[in-house]
Amino acid sequence: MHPFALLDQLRQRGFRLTKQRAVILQALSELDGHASAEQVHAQVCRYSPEIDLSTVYRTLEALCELRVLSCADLGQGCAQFEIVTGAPHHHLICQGCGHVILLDHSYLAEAAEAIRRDFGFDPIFDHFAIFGLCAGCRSSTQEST
Amino acid sequence: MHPFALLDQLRQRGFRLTKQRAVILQALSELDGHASAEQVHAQVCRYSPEIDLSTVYRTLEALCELRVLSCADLGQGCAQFEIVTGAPHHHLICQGCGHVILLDHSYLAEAAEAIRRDFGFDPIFDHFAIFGLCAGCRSSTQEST
DNA sequence: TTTCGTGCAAACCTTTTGCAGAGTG
DNA sequence: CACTCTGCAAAAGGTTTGCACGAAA
Repeated sequence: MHPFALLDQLRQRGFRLTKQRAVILQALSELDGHASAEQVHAQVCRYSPEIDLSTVYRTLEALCELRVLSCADLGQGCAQFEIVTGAPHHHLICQGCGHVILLDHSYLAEAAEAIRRDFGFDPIFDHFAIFGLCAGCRSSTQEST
Repeated sequence: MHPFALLDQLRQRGFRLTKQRAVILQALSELDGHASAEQVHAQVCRYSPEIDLSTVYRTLEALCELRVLSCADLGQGCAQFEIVTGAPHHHLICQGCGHVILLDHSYLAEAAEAIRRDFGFDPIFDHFAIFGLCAGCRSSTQEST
């Protein structure tokens, strides 16, 4: 989705259109992937160095509430934000080496359906973090044990 | 598992047995469920008020490495620790009301297997946090929209 | 004009770390 | 005795908040 379309969404939901929000949305669309608040701020500063990190946080929070952004803990000690695309994907995060593998939603679709059916619970499966050990780290762990 | 058995595990893996660790394991077994470091510390202090929070953190970290404990972010801004029982379970966490529903591992077993098969990635599925909206909050959200 | 958003600075809160002394094996 | 662990205190790091000014509707 284009930054402009997102701006429209904001306006329609009663948010004011400010230069800061436009720049932050622009930055998010350019980053095109997960980014921490700090990273978004850095990108924002390329255009408008005066925009404060707290403004970035406040805007990211608002966009998450609107479900324009997803927010996930990918194990890096800070939240990762990403524009919601409608094509959810997930992440396998290796606790050994930190490597991140993208996981197609199809792997979890069935589980999500069962959860919805059995509990009436609607899982937000935009952006899911699954920790574990990748193939490489599994073998090196076995060696050292 | 009994605290004493856990103490044995510690000893066998080269950790020293200290009074503090015994008390912390005792506290964990009494809490019997997720608890934050702060909560563990509070329970610990009933027996030994002199034990420091940093000692609790250091011990919890060690126990997680030994896979005696699981550690999960349940969306409360602090890590939740729990003794690993061998019968993994997961959590559906409602972002509307904060309610937590226990989810049997069977719901995710197939996905875990597929991930293991296709990626060689071994997911740590001890203790999984799935955010979303519970039935109650779904209907109230629809009303307000 | 009213209300919301922003920049700045300071606070917050969980978690981590340096250090000297005490305890374990 | 050697080495690990502990309590204390302070720091770290991401995130949040109070406030007065500025900008949007």
